[in-house]
Amino acid sequence: MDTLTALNQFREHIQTFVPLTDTEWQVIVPYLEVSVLKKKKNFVEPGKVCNQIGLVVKGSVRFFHVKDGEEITGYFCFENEFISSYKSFLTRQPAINYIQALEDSILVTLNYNNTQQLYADDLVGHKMERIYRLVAEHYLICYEDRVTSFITQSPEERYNKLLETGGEVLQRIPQHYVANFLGITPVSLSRIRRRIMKISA
Amino acid sequence: MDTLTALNQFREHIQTFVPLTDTEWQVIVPYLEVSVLKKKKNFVEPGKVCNQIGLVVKGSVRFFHVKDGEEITGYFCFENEFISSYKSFLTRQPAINYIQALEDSILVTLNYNNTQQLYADDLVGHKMERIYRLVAEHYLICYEDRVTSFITQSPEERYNKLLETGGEVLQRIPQHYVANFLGITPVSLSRIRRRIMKISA
DNA sequence: CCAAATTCTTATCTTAAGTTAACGTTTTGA
DNA sequence: TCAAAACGTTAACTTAAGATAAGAATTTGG
Repeated sequence: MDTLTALNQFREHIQTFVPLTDTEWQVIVPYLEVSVLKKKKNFVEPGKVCNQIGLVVKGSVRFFHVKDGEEITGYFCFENEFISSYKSFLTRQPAINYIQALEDSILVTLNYNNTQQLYADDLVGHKMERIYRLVAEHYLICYEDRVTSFITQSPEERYNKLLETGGEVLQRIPQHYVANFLGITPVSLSRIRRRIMKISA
Repeated sequence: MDTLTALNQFREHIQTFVPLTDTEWQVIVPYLEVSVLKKKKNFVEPGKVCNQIGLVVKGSVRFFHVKDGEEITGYFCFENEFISSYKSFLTRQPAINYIQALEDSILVTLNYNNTQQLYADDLVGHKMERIYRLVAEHYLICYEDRVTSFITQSPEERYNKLLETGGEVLQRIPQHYVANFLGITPVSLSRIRRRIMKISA
């Protein structure tokens, strides 16, 4: 995928929720960067400030923590999803997590300074605020659902829900990542899967 | 507390993260409403679309779900915090939760239509987008932390962290609400408390 | 002011998840 | 291509949490 295709895909994605004129797009483009993130390479690392918000235009990434030497997966992102260690990006504090490519991936990124400049721009500032308001609101809803599932559902219920709705995650992601995404161990997920198989068999 | 005091407190709070000129404030004020929410009264109910974002200027509220006849508490909000069932507010779908006053409370609210009108206003639209972008980002960070705690910490670790940082919640809130905020049962929290007492004794 | 409801703790029992380890299979990369 | 690493399942054991119930202390509302 070339740079132009990546940028166009970024524009297309933005336009699914905020229309952009060609004039506005021409203002925004110079602030964007296209970058390749090879499998296993980090977009964010603990101890470093996350300086970008990226849109995955190709590939997939995994967000995870390391605790007691163990990797604990928070979530995954696929094509047309924004990634960032938001807390770090927004507060300018060092991140406490990794964001790492699961496959060779292509990202369109906007760094912190450029973001602030675009917010301050007379022509596109209002629209950029809107875009990133909507992005934040979108992920706010995702997290709201996630927290709800943790307090109202058992691990088995969470897995069943994922079976219904999260097809992509389950097909593209190793099971032990899915397990700690669900808040459980791989062993435990394996047991849940067996239980479900027996019921449906 | 009278209406004027409530509105001024709203303005003061907004100005902690976005400055407002008097002119801008005069544009915004007519869209705001001040409302009293008596203890145990609902700000949001399942099945109804949440039509407001509110700022708690006095009192406190509790966000909870009802599952199998049981109330499961998601979180609490105190003075100078925004409340809404964001998913419902943003998507215009019926809410699936309650938001209920824990004490007699006063809220400054902005309803959905007024929010959209303010976003579209030439004078304050840009700033309103910014304000609600920052609000969404703030709560996004809160939820990010919350999810992180669920996947990386045990209930006991979560409670210890709450002891360190969440003084207000622990002083003003019945323990069984805190328990399901932590994702555990009241009985389980009681056991954790005993364990901690023994260690520190 | 007092009865009813709520809250918290404790105990018992049950159930589910964590831990560790072993084993076969698949994937990876040198 | 082939050895090493990663992955998923299973088993045995340990640990912690859920469910239920009872009882004491506190709070609430009429």
